[in-house]
Amino acid sequence: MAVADAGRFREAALTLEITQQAVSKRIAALERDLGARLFTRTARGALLTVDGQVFLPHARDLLRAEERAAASVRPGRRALRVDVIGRRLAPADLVRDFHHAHPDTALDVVTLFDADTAISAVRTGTIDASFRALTFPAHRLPDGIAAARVHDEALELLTGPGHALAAAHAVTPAQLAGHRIWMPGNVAGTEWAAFYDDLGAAFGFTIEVTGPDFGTEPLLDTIADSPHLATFVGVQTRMVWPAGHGLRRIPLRDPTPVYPHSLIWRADNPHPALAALRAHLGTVRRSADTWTPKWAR
Amino acid sequence: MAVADAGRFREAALTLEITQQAVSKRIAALERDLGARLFTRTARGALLTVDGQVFLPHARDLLRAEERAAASVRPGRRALRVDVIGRRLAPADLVRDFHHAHPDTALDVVTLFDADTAISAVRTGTIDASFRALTFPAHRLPDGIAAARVHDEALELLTGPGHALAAAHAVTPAQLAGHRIWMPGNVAGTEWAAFYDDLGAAFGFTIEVTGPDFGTEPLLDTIADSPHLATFVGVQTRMVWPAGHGLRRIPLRDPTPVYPHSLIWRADNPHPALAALRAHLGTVRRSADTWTPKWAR
DNA sequence: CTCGACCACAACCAACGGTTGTCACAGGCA
DNA sequence: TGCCTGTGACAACCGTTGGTTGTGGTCGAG
Repeated sequence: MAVADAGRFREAALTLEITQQAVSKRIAALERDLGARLFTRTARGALLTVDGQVFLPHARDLLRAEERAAASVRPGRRALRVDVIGRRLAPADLVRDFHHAHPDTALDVVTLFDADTAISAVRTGTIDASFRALTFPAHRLPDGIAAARVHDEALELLTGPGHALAAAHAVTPAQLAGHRIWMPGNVAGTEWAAFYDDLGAAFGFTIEVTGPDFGTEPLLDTIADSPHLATFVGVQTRMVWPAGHGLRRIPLRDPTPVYPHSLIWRADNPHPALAALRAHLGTVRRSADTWTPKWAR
Repeated sequence: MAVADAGRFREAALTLEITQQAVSKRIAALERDLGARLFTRTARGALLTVDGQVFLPHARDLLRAEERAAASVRPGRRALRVDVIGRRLAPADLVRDFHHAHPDTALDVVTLFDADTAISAVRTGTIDASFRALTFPAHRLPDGIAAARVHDEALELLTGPGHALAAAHAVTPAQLAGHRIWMPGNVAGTEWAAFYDDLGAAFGFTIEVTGPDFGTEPLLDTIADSPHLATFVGVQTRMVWPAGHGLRRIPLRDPTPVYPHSLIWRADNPHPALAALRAHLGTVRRSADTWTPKWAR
């Protein structure tokens, strides 16, 4: 880049604060690695070849990417850090929507272990905001931490083609009494576990959260083959389910269980993108005929 | 990336085919350079910290950018290489439009010296297509080279506020007789020079192409201050002119001089993006009351 | 033809990034 | 409790890399 901008090896060496010979060696090594000549050397400087002209913008991209990467962990950074629970749940879509609406706003997305670590990360400023379900009233949040209910995610039943309820157009939670619902993954001790405990207790079915999370594919395989097991998924427009499993998505009604997502942030965080995110999300409009855990009412 | 994927330094070392100690040193050096801890080391592996989670996608971006950069000059590449004459002329906009319509099609844009080198570059396969004005009939192109007239770029007069024609709403080329038109830049010997030679000769004004090109800013400064000099610019919707110069853009009428841009490509080039580009461009519909050089009629 | 500015080549050397060998520490298990 | 295993870190070592200085070849202008 320096040689292309300066037009001369020697002048580039000045700006890089190394010797002309070192520049020569760098360019030679780069050309050797790429297998392409980047400059035509003349007695009055260096001119980009066609390959050089093609390569130059990519080289600039590379340095820009490096700069962004370093800035992402530098204190005093500007990108908004958001904690999103689960990549296949509604908050991931909310963040994508926000990114689509504000493409110039830099976002860094992370996923923390549970709500407690998320809240303390917000408190210390490690992250700027967190999508979580609050399992206690908002006034019991630490001082200076604010929260707003931003999305109620309706749940659907996901079954295999041989499941007893596979043919149903809709199912009520009461109909699930006695059924086995399988939620794999390490949710023990998190707010998800609290949600499922309440849900199962309210309607008399058992939710099994045992077993490690081997990823989404084995889960789907197991569900597809089993006449007894089913699982819950969020009503998502974006998620593309792998075809070929014969899976059924069955709406839940009377009432529809919804998972209450809140956004949590530090009240004194001045980040402009945080204000934009809150404005973009608004607050949830609660719909009738839904069920939420008692701690969310 | 290897450590994050594997979850263990030792396993990452295997995939990288170096020793665990070398991985340790690399991560330590990276953390030192960034000034941030990326992993929390436990007795059963390494877990990403929040900073690590934030940094990881940027690291992946970086390696992707490197891959793209290297691929851009590798023979057997897939990106379409297009030669565009001048970044402030219509072909640049045509390419931008195409990129907007086909955002997934990788494009590399270069600017060659003149039409002859562009044609020979197309012939040898160094580039895939070139936007140029043909100063000779298309049937005199080398064998296997095809061309299509894709855009006629109407010219406007650009003057300073003190210029004799600054107040005019429109100007005919004949009215420019005796005026001085300044086109800086190294256009001597190129198809632009041929165009301007014909244009000046047809209507009796002189076009000065002397002087090196110091960039667009000094050009605009000079034009803005001079009551005698003017220049031509293409009718561009995209170009944002720096404010504060008081510059006037005056349409040319009766007839409007237009610069005839052609796309030149190798007939046997199978690149799918080339077909898409040709389909996107279509062919020019010539409008009445325009002037083109005699070699373009 | 000569001169000056350009870049390349050679020799040298510090420092970087790998290696081997070893250690401290944590968790599982008898 | 104590051993064993697997984790990452540290130390010593060393070849390669990437810089330096010194010099040479080439091209275009005067």
